[in-house]
Amino acid sequence: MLTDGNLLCTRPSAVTDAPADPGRVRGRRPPHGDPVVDRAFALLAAFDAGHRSLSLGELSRRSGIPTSSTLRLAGRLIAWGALERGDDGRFTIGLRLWEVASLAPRGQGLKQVALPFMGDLEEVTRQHVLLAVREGTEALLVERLSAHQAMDVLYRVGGRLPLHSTGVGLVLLAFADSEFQASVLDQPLVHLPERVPVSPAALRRTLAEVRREGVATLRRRAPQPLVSVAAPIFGADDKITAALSVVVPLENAEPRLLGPAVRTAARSISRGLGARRSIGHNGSGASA
Amino acid sequence: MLTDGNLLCTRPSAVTDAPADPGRVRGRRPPHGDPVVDRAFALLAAFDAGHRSLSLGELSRRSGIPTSSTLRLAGRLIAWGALERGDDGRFTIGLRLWEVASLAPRGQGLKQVALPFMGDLEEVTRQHVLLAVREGTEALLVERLSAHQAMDVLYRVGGRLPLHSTGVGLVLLAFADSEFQASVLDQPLVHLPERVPVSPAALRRTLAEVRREGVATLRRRAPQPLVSVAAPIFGADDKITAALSVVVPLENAEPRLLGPAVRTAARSISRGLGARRSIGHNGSGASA
DNA sequence: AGGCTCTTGCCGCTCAATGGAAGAGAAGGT
DNA sequence: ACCTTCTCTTCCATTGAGCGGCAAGAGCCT
Repeated sequence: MLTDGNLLCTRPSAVTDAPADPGRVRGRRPPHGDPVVDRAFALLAAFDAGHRSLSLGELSRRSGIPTSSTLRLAGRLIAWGALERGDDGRFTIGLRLWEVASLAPRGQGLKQVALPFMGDLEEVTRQHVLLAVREGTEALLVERLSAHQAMDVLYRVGGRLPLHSTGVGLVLLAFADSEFQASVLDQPLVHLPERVPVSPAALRRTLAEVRREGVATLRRRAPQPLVSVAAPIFGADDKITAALSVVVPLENAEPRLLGPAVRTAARSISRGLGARRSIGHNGSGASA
Repeated sequence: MLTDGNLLCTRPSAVTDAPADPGRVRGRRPPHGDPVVDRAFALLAAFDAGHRSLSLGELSRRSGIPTSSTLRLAGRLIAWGALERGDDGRFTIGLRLWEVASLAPRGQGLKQVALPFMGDLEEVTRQHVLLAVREGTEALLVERLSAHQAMDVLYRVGGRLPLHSTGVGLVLLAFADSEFQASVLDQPLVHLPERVPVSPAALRRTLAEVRREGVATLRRRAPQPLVSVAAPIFGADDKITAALSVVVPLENAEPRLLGPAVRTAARSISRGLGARRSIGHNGSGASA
């Protein structure tokens, strides 16, 4: 995709039979890849956690859009406020975009309800408290509270986590509709730090247990030994909306005690979102 | 702007001399207001705090784009993830947009550095802690921590605050470059709840004091009696980047004690952002 | 059943968007 | 001082992507 443009573009040599062409080929509109709007958003998608500011060239290369078009589009985005440009000419994501994006019900809206209860959990556990939702086949970290004396930071707000090897991920997967579960289980999965393959049968058993207990407890040795205890949050439609989790170092962990705390907080948040049924153990959808 | 489209559009009667036109006028492309990209973002801008979910009709009306075009554009935004559509057909801001927007240096990036120090302030004061940046002629609330026992919530994360009648606003204004200050002071300003006009001279004196002390202390009686104590945060370029504030109820407030706490926290955040000079009293820019 | 609003698909007409070329500017090497 | 290389910006002839009125379908309240 990205290189198609170059391949299709007219090379200076031998495109037409005419050996010297005084009438320019300028203005020939090559078949472009995407409609305008998609291109505009391709510019936004060129940014990621490792590239929060990009020069024009970088932006053009990473989005696969010719420089001149990139400049023109970026100009529009800047005029609106979706992008900002520093004195050094580098582009960053604009605050205006952050402003409208903060209206996302599954982002800021969810966070607004959850934050006080997350604060409670943080005060009690003095470690990390995570709030994540499912986005595609991954979990997306919506908020993270971390006490000072907490262990090293693991994930970034706005970052993605695998579904099958994190506490929040397991919860989101366990209570998802069975159709989606099947599609995830069909694909080969590995635990990332060590690249250990995941047995679908074992994962299926784990998910059943998560549904039965209403909590997911996940232990990990690498990179740091830790325990994650996670519980589901249900929305007004009584379907799973998010997952709440506490992450503590393995040594001084008492998962038996953390479970009820996390489940209670998750229940309170569910109630705050308008959930009525299935706040207890029995997950909606996904039987057995 | 919004109605121009209608006015310019061909009315069924008497557009051409031909009295009855069997060949349809369909497909006539009227002169539209805005380029595609701007329209796409106009759709996003149609959402606000009071309208987090919109039907197609509402979206069309609020953005001033004809229904069919709205549907087509919204379809693209949904395909990318900038919008989401519920089972009821209503549109909301999409999580994918929230994800990229969380890369905004002045949003999530700033918050990431500030949050731990804000947590400290919250634990000490047990009230509201605000973090805001300047966006245009207003302040934008980037983060808010509120203890449980805190007074009623005032502002919404992602919401806007006036510069001249809030603690964070005064700080952002006081340390802004003098050119911008002048442009704000030139316009008539009022304190909003009571609509009391603001005297430019008094405001100028206040700003000078804020610069001298390195803190803004603002008392308000309505809607609730409260005190806001705010301090500036400087970035790597040693210019003002954000403002930090504690908001406490007026009765049990001790502003003299809060000042140093807020200033210390703000300084720590400045250092975390890479500021070297002007962490102390003397603001950059804006002399006298 | 009739009227109303909201949503969706259709389609021929244009003009907004296009990307290469060339100019401007900065940085670095010989 | 001169050339090379790189990035950024402006310009413009071409054309297909985007345009919106229309009408049919789907609910929903009289």
